[in-house]
Amino acid sequence: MSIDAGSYGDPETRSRILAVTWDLVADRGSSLKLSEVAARAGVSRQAVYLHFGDRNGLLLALVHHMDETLDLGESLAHVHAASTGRDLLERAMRLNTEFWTAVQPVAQVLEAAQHDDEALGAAWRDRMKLRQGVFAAMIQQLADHDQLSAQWTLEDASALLYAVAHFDTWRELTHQLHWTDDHYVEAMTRLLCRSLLTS
Amino acid sequence: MSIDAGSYGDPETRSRILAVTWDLVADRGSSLKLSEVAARAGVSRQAVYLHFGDRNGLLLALVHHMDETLDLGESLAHVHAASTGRDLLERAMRLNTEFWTAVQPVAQVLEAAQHDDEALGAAWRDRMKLRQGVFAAMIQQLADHDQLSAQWTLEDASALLYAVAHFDTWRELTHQLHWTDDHYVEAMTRLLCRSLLTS
DNA sequence: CTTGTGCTTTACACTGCGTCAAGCACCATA
DNA sequence: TATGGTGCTTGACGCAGTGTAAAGCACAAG
Repeated sequence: MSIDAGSYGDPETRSRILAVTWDLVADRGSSLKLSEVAARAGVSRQAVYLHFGDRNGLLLALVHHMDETLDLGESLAHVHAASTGRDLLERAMRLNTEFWTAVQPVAQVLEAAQHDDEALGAAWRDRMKLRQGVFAAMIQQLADHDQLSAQWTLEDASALLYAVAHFDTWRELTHQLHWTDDHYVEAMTRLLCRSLLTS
Repeated sequence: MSIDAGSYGDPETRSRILAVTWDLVADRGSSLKLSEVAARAGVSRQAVYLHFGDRNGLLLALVHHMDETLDLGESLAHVHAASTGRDLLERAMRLNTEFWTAVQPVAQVLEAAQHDDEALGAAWRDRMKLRQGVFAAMIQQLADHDQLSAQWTLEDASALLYAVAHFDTWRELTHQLHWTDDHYVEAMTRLLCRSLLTS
């Protein structure tokens, strides 16, 4: 069903199941089994169905659970408190690498699941819309301080920043090419400064 | 099994199955059913097993099939024939958008399947290694003509170019934000020129 | 007219998903 | 101390999709 977004049962049990799901998605990927989730959470398989309806309901709840768990408000405030354009971009890339470290395994599963379940796809795209907004605000901040190169419109600059900071770029550099997080932050910051900021 | 990389049966049937698989992966994603592949290819479900061993064997064969079908040699020659650094990058981004248009749906499924099947993951990473080599050659060409900014090492520049040109960036811009291919090429070229080339 | 190849047909075991119904433990409250 | 509700368990079942096995059929080559 997965219409049942309302919560059932003990919230403690619920969030324990979600935490276990997060872990399991991280190292099993899309081949996540509900029986395994239940076993690791120390509940019966049916408890999972009682709480989340079905497999996609569980993943959908996981998206919301990540929102609450991560709570990016404070981190974003720190990014926006940057004084220079370079500092802003560097802080953004630093937060970006932390964000994807936590979220990337789930992101990959969700993007793959968009074909099957419309609600799941919509939930994920919503989160990404928020992300776009965050990056758009950064570009606006740069423009307000006359640090955005005149070559770019606000729209193009924020779209590019959003897209280039997406998880594939991060994953290829840090996981496939074995860059450190610092190396990622430094190189991306340089790339973005040179292309987006006034020289 | 999927050890059976050797070909079985009529090559025409084989490539017909692969073509159908490619199509189906493109619009069904990872929820591809072998019975559907068989039906669309006009063969029995068992014929698919005879040819490819199992589901992952089919996907593995698809990777090789894409290599042969795409045949990027000529396109790459055209990219490298560019006279200026800007032209080189623009031609690369133009080819990039064509490449991902064809390959992206399969890429997404394969990246998700890496968890399940080691051979599949290895095959895909091999292809991406080739891609890295291609971009490294471009950076080398820029360096040879003194057009690469001194701010970058060859390694960092080619890794960044590779990663930024990866499919997520392309997909977010063209599919989620509805950029045209031309817009993608133009914006990415500008971004890369400003950050990689000598000013 | 035999043999091998390429494929079909039917059948079956297995796994994971989703559902159902009964029941149990542990509260509250009357 | 009985009553009812909540949160979960237990065991069973139907279903879909994967993968395997065995028999058979059409057709071509010797």
